[in-house]
Amino acid sequence: MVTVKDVASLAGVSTATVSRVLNGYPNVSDETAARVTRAVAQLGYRPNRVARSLRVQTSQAIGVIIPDIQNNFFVSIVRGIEDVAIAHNHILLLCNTDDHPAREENYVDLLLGEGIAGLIICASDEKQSSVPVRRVIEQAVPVVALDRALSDLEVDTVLTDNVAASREATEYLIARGHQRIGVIAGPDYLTPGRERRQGYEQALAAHGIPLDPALIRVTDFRPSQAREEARALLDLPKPPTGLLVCSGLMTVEVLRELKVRHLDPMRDLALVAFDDTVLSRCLCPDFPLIMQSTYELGHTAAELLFERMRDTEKPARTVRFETGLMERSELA
Amino acid sequence: MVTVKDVASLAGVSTATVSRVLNGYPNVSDETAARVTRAVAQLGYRPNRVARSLRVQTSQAIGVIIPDIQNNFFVSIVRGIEDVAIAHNHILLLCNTDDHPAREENYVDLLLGEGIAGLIICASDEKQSSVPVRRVIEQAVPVVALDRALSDLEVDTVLTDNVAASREATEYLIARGHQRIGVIAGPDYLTPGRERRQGYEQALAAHGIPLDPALIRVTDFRPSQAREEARALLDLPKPPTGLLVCSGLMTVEVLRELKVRHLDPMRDLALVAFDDTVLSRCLCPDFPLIMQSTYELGHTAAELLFERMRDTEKPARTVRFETGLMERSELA
DNA sequence: TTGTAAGCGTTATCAT
DNA sequence: ATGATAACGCTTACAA
Repeated sequence: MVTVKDVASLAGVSTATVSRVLNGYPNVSDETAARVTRAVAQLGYRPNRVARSLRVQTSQAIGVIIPDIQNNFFVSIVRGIEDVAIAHNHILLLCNTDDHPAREENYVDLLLGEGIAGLIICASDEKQSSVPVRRVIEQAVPVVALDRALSDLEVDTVLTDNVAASREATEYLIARGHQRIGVIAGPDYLTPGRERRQGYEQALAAHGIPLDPALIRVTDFRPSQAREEARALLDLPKPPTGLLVCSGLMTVEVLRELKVRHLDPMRDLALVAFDDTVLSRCLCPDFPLIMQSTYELGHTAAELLFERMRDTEKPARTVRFETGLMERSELA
Repeated sequence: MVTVKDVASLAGVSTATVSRVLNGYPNVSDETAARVTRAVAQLGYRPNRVARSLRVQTSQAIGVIIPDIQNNFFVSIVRGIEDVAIAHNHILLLCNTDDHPAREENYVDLLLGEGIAGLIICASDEKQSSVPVRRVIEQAVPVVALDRALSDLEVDTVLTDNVAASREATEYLIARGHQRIGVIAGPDYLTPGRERRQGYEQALAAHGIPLDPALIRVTDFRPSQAREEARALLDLPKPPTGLLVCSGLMTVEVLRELKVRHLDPMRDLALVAFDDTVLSRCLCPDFPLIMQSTYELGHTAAELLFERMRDTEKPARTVRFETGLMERSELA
């Protein structure tokens, strides 16, 4: 293995000078800099990032924690993060939690041990996740909460404007004459779960439609549960005429249940749903979908993170991304 | 930050003893071991993996290089790798190359700098990728080639049995009376590209069907190119009556082209294709697909890697995974 | 502008 | 069974 020492010898300078050249310090004469650069090339020197990390007490890796690597929503986010990271010569430590707080906590500790320069986390539980993340903050490692906020923590946060999205979707249904509108929402302990239900409720309230608890179904975002709630709603004595489904994976199950019952997602039950997934678009090409800017969510989160690394002081920011309602697909 | 030193002080022992306890060395008295364990818990000590990595000259991270993080095929592989890695207390450095050898080479150097314990790579080019990977091997870092072999390199390799899969698929068409069978294959510089074309050719030869160069279309696996080749095949004076498409993403484009021309992928042109992707299943639910064991590919690659870390000596192995032909879907 | 040397937190060698 | 100490490769005061 080639080290700074070898480069220093060949260039006839000290290791300190080599380091200065490598890290672009200004106070090096052009002539020595050139000699060092030549030696680096000649030896094929590659810096040992581990040694550097130990010395400066932070690595050039950023931790990324997501609940589901198989879910395209999060993968697209990761793609956005990666582009920013690589531009800063940083690398991604990717952690998949399956929404298990325990697995998440384990990963946080591993990442801390790796001396990550920063953490981007799509938390599995606003409150529970705060516990390990607080340890990260105590180590002065910058954190960005992504898609899901963290309770009682002063961190930069990147979210979708869930309330507005949900309100808009609900009003879309109201404008088409629906009064009995159901919602399959996510859990209260996750930002998108809670806020999307709020948006739904706000829309009804704004139009003087009373809330009917039987129409509000709270799940933990798991598809199987969505299926059950869809059944329950459809089996109601007076089933809803409109339905808002609050995540892409859940939407697929709802569409399946409708198919089994030979119900059309537009005529028999006016459906509006979050997220553009291939499968839901396939099952029904033309119902309105709430589009999130997934790549941009990741990209922005990463940019906030790198800004934060430069300046620890400024107050934490929250960025909200607007959504769009897309009525038709162009699948085929 | 809590260090071994702090633990040592509290337990009234030396750092050496703490390290011994932490790493499960046998020659420590039960009594001192207990004291150390208590001190660790009391202080909430977490080992600094960076310092450890520098000292032992290898980290507990494994590098994973894939061409396309948005492609479910590779994501499923990563999932398989992750489960094995976490079971060994290792973490994943995930690198997405977009099939650019330059980007890949850059990542390899970064990973080397991180002192990875091993590398699993789905190469962007059998020959070109060998160049940076050879540097990895020279550093005595174990490598597993996954889905795509590496030229002139003695490394453990995990592949799909592409030739058999392709032969089987082609024979499926022959058995149904087709004589003019087209193939949209991948590039020769990638194992699945080359081998799948070979399987196709073997099947034709075995049945005395002469090769028609006009029916053999070699792409670089990009969907847009697949679309063009599909058009060219369909526009032939005597178009094929059967078609083998050698990747999931390409299949989607072929199906789209068929749709535009109002051709049925089963009646008008007997289609067989690699990979079960949601979208292709949506566009046509019932044509035969060649199924690969993606999760198992990743899982096995990771297991080979960890075995290799334990034993550098034994000869490199190549594992081939069989495929299955699935004729119907259960999407809805 | 450049060099010397300390030290980051571990592990492992060599004593005891 | 345990302790003292060197070393891993780098960066950064501090000195010159």
